[in-house]
Amino acid sequence: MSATIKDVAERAGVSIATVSNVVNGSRFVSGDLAEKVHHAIKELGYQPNPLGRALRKGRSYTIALILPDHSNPFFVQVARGVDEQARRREYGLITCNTDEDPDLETFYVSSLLKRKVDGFVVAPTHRGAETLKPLIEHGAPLVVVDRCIAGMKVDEVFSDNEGGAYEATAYLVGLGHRSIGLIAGIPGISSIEDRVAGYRRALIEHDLPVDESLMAQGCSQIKEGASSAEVLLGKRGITAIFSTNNMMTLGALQCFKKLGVRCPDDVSLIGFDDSEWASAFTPSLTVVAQQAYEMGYSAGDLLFEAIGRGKETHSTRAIKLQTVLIPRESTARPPALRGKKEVHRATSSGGKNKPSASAKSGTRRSPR
Amino acid sequence: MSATIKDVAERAGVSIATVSNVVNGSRFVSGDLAEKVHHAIKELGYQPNPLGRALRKGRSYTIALILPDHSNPFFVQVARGVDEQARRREYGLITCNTDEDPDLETFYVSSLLKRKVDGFVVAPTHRGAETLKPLIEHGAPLVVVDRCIAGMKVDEVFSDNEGGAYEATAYLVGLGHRSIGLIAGIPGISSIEDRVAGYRRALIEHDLPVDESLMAQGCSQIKEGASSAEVLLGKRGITAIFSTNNMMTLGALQCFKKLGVRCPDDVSLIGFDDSEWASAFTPSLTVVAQQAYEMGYSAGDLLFEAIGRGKETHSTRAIKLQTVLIPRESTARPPALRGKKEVHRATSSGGKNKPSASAKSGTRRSPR
DNA sequence: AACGTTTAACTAAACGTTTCGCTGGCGCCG
DNA sequence: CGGCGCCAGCGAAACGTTTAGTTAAACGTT
Repeated sequence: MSATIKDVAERAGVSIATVSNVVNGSRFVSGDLAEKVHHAIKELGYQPNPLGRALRKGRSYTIALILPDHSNPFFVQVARGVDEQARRREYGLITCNTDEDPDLETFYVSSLLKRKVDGFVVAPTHRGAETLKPLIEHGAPLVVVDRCIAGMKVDEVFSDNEGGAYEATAYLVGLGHRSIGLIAGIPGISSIEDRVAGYRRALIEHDLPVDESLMAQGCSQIKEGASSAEVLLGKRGITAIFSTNNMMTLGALQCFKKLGVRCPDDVSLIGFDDSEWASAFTPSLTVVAQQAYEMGYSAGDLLFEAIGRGKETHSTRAIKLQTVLIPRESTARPPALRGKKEVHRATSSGGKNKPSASAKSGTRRSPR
Repeated sequence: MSATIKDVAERAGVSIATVSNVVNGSRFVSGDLAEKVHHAIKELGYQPNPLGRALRKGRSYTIALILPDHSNPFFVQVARGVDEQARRREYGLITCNTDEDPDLETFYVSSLLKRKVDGFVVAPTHRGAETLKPLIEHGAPLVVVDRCIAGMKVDEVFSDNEGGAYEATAYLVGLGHRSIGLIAGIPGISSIEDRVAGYRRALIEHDLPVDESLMAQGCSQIKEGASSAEVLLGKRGITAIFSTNNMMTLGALQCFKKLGVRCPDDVSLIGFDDSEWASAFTPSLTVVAQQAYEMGYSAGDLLFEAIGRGKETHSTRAIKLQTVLIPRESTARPPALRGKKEVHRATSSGGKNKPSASAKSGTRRSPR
């Protein structure tokens, strides 16, 4: 098969140890011998066998990425960010899709732990705190993305969900909407809950009633989005819907279509997460965009930092990324006010963001 | 850290070899000792270290999946199929995204080869034949999906692209369209070229002229789809467009939107590949659906079969999957014929499919 | 009773690295 | 000139497995 370090050593007339030292620069080797070794390496096309190295060093030079939904373009972008980081460092990346199933998450965690993966980036399911416990106990480097888990000290990267949701809701209010429905994703996930909180705060700060019956909840999938939308459209007076999740927004659209509801003529719709298709829809979608690629990229940064640090404990870090509202066609003034002048231009810039303990805003951009 | 086979051996009062034999069932061990060993394993929570095993056995129990575009829902489904197969067999899966970049493909191939991955499933870029050569020379198990590479004997799984495209085109003809534009993806990729061929054959068999100027080509991305569509809409008389790729269909829609072209009122649009959002669009999209999940699943079957077979050479196999036309709202009779009776109901079932050397049709279904 | 055969377990050599500790040669200083 | 320290390079022991080869006991056959 392919050449081993032993072959190189023989060819160059030196010991195995010397070859290793040349390859890794772990000890000084005289220019003379180093030259010979390099030559032999080139001649034989030697590539160090990562398996041997892994066994000896006790690390696999592989990291794992566990995401809840590969169909969601948001997570695809996150994955790209992590991927870039892994590739830069010549690390392997194992990407897993839990489909929001905590049991599958548990399975992956244990399976990857067995494989001696060097670190984890995870967007946990709603039982994240339980499923990730083995990881934390084992002391494996871990960065949580998109969703924070309660009561656990780990590195995390997430969006300013509360602020983004506030901005979205305030925007609708500014257009003149007074009865705004909410489609919420899986309960028990911090990102969703923060978005609901932002929605609430916006209503309250604009002196609008918070009507629980206007808040529909379901798991973050297309079907559930559709049924949630259907429920909301049953409420009379409703003129706008804020959907807290990519997939559910899609479901809402399907529902609109089925029921013959025109958007934005009858009802305005605003979504969370941008994606390439959001602008191709008719109407094109107004959304709160997250910095998805950046989220993965930052998570990679944090993870490799932790890996480099080894076993030493350290203070955990949290990175909060700003969201940005992208107005498109799916939002308009409510039917009753159509044609009249706008009441007031609200939405300065997402309202007062809640201060966060250890927040650092990311600034890097997606490369494309 | 975690317990090793040695610890288990000591605990059970047997030799290392015996433990190994119990774990792998490689040799007979008396019920007495086997019992003790199992007990010790449970007590210590022993998990065989895959690194050690990999080194010794010369395999990593990991396979690689190289795809050209993670943003494309089609490939996401393919990935799910492969993933399922890997998980069933407790294999690790490394998924790579080349973004249609042959250089990146080359990088991944060499990097994964170094890592001693046990097998590859690849949807090659347009230079696939070159980029995959190292793989083939190395004798690594390989299954090509979606796109066949010329002049190389490898296992492959692909759709009946020619037949599907024929069916799509014939469907448009049946609606009364006489001037049908084509948006083709990257040249040099078999799936795209077969689709173009199917389009051509449909025109010819229906006695319509094949007008090269109605065929726009670009790489399979949203932007290129938009510009291709723009070019085609410039041709006069055009009443329908057949887009050979998921992403480009999206681009065409964006273009329609920009130019104020109504679909299907002004122009009908039919796409290749179905996806969850295709039915949420306004208008919902008529498409030729592929069995994407099945494609990945079958590829996994073939791959593991090859891995199990080891080094022995074998005759290669090709699996061809049927496509299915899903009529939705984006296709209608051309403006001139609107309201009149339909000419004739075409599209029996995709026309005469070209016979393929060693074809076997897949029948398994996606589990969801 | 001696011999061959089967059986069940063990010993030890790999697999390809990294790395600790050692050697032998050299120059420096006293 | 002898002792010391430094340096470049080497030998060998890990890392955790699998597995071929070996041993020793038990059994059946003449």
